[in-house]
Amino acid sequence: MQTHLSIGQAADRLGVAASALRFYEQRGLITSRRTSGGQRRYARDVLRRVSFIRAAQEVGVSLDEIAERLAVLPPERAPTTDEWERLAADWRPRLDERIATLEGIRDRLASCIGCGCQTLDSCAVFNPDDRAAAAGPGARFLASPTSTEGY
Amino acid sequence: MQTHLSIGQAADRLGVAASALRFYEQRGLITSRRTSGGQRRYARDVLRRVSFIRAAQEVGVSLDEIAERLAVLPPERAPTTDEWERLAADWRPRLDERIATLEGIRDRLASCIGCGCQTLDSCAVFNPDDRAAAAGPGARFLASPTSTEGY
DNA sequence: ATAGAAGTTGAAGTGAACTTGAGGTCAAGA
DNA sequence: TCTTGACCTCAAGTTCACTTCAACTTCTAT
Repeated sequence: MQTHLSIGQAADRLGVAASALRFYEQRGLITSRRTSGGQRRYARDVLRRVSFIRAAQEVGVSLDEIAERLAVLPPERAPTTDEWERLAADWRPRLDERIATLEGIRDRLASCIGCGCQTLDSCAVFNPDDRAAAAGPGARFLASPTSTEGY
Repeated sequence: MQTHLSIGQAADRLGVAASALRFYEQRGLITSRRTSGGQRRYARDVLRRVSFIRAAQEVGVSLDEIAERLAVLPPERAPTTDEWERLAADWRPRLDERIATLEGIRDRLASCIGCGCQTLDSCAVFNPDDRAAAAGPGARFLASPTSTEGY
């Protein structure tokens, strides 16, 4: 059984394009050895790294940030479980936050549909917490005390 | 109290840039009336539309798709609650799916940290369902039966 | 009446994450 | 050995969602 993977093999296994792997390498997210002829050969380690990268991306972490964190991993030795754990833990709050935001939208959506929302100005669906909070002191969208039936 | 909002007022309330509102209008996501001098004046309706747009974006819907769905709303009359509900319902599955994906990542992360993951090739954290499923018949990443301690 | 803040347009620029293309090289099986 | 599919590099192109710019014009408060 082979210890190393060609770019095509790695791409197939990971379900990503070979060009993406080259791009990740260029960005310093992954590394490879080369054959005498110059072709890339990946240690199996790369499968984990790329999977980790994609998971982090799902959570909303940018490649720059991922690269920054992955940089703390030992360059030559394959990372230990501990090291992976630490990395994963780093984005846990982000992940939780993201889930909370989406659940917020879902819940508000449900409650809105349930309640009929005669006065949608006060409907939370249309006033996501984050945006209202970021907008400064006082809720922006909710600020209007006017009746808005029909809107 | 004013019935219409200038672009700056709308932008302030929504917490988005005025340029974004112009962009949305150009893309057909929102509409405006004009003053005799050519300045935009928004019906309060726009607040709801933009909030809806941002919520949909959070769920991962592209502006093109949002525009497509918003196009079913009556052009001149402000949408009814029913109409908003239908729109919201459309993306409910997407929202649920997105939440499920992130919860999957979170759970697998937790279980991985808990279990120690000696053989990370079989660790679900690094084998998100969607990707493995999309990759064709049989799990890709999990396919390897080899021992990979240290990776 | 006037100053200055806010608004207008169309075109070009930005950044993120890749993909595509051209022109050429490598590697593995028959 | 030969063929052919996989791989190489580097630069340029793509999509998405906006933002920025320049050169005005309009609105509003005093």
